[in-house]
Amino acid sequence: MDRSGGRARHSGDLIASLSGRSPARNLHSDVLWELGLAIVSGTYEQGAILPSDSELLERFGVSRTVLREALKTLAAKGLIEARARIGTRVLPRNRWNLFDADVLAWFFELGPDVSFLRSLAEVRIGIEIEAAALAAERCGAEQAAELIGWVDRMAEAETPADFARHDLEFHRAVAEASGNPFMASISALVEMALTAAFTISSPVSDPEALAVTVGVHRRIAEAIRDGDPAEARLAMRDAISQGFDRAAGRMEAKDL
Amino acid sequence: MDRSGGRARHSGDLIASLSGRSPARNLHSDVLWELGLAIVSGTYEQGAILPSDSELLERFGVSRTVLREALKTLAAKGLIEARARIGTRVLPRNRWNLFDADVLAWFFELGPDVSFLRSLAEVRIGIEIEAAALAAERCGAEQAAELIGWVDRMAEAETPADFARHDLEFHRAVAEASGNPFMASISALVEMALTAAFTISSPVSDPEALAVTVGVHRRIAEAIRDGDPAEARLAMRDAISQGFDRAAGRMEAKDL
DNA sequence: ACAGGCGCAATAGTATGACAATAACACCAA
DNA sequence: TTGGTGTTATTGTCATACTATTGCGCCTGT
Repeated sequence: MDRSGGRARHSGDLIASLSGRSPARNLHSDVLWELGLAIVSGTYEQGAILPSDSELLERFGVSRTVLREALKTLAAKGLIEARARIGTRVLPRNRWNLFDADVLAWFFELGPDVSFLRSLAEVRIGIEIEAAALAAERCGAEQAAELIGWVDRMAEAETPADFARHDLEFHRAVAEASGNPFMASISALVEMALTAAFTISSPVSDPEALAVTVGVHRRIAEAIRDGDPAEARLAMRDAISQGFDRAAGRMEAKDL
Repeated sequence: MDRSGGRARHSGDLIASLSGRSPARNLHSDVLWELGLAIVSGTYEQGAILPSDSELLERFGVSRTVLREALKTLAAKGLIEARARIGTRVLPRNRWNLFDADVLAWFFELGPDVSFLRSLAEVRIGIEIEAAALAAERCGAEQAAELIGWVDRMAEAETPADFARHDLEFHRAVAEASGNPFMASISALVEMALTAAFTISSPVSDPEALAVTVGVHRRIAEAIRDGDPAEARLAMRDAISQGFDRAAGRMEAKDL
């Protein structure tokens, strides 16, 4: 029961540090991440039965309390379902809550492939285009000014991390300006996508790419300020697909 | 400690029954729903500290295990965060996972107002429009045929519940045909919206409204079959906003 | 009077072992 | 074959004790 060793922080910390969130590091969270990763990675496939309580207890060397709380957390995210006499079953993927920050993080731990990033970009396009259009119709002058402010800070960012942070704040502000609480709820998703883009290739290092990225974001902010939903939609679509293209291009280049 | 009385099933069962899901009814789930509702309804507002473990224990008359598992579940959905010496704090709304089936259900328990339904319709438009467009570009003949099949079944539905069920299956099939796992993940959200629409006013009772609803769904299916993303987008937007308009109109009429 | 460290105490986290409820499966009887 | 019935493995619940964390106040030293 060596509990002192092997407590290395999981590599999702890069993501956590970007968002400023510091997830409490306790036993429960260790077990949660290990099981969550195992499920998402397919070690236990959909419909399969997890090892029973007693077996997992032995494997992790924790108390039943800790194990069960970890399992409850996984159940809350839609990954598993426990039934008496049957065991704990891994639910089909379409029941998983992919908009959950942890679940997304586990996907990223496996090394996000291009198709996953594409899916991410597609949902973002769907939601954020609509958010931008709504913001253009509804938001006030002060919110519009805030948007411009974040774009300015993006332009002046000196490190890739700063750039990503301001980029994220911009998208969060757009979601908030839309006045729709659901839009704000996907910030975890945006965060992942931006973290991936920032990890793979940040435009900060390339002045030309930086100008393009800042430019398209400025288009969004100005369209919203001017109350032009159609232009806001177009610009937002460009911003997201451009970011995806850069990351995807870089990934494929690396593979060859 | 009267645990035998008052175990009436929560009214979210209507929703559960539509989806065929039968949530395990246990103590943990009772506590979860009561606390979840209290938080969503604002009994405990954002940033507030929940009563301490011992106080809640007394209130619910359950064991610490049950209470803590319920709290862990709420934490997993982003509603609360526990910190030693501080207590358990209700997180700000933008940290809540609004795409979670339970959280949505709690919102509905409070009697969904028009603005909530509007927000729901807006996200649906964002995501499902994109899903329809992707389906038009990617899906095969057999999937297209399945879509048509669901439309046919909608047209022949005899009860409002059947109609809603087939409607839901149609939207699920579109999401699946998009090939994007995130699209399928919002079925809980679609389910809520359709349940609301079906509860408030089903087109089944009105032959003319039925024809319109079926017609617009057929437009979606055919556009996807014909590989026409632009038309699929338009039709999907019509379908969702039309459903919202009918429900909203009915609600306002009832209020007067 | 003020700054800084240091310990108290309140709260959540963890451990353990026992018992209750559930339900798939095998068995038995009609 | 069928239908009910008991067995048993698995999760669900309980009670209690102990540990770890950390905000807050005290207390000391300057």
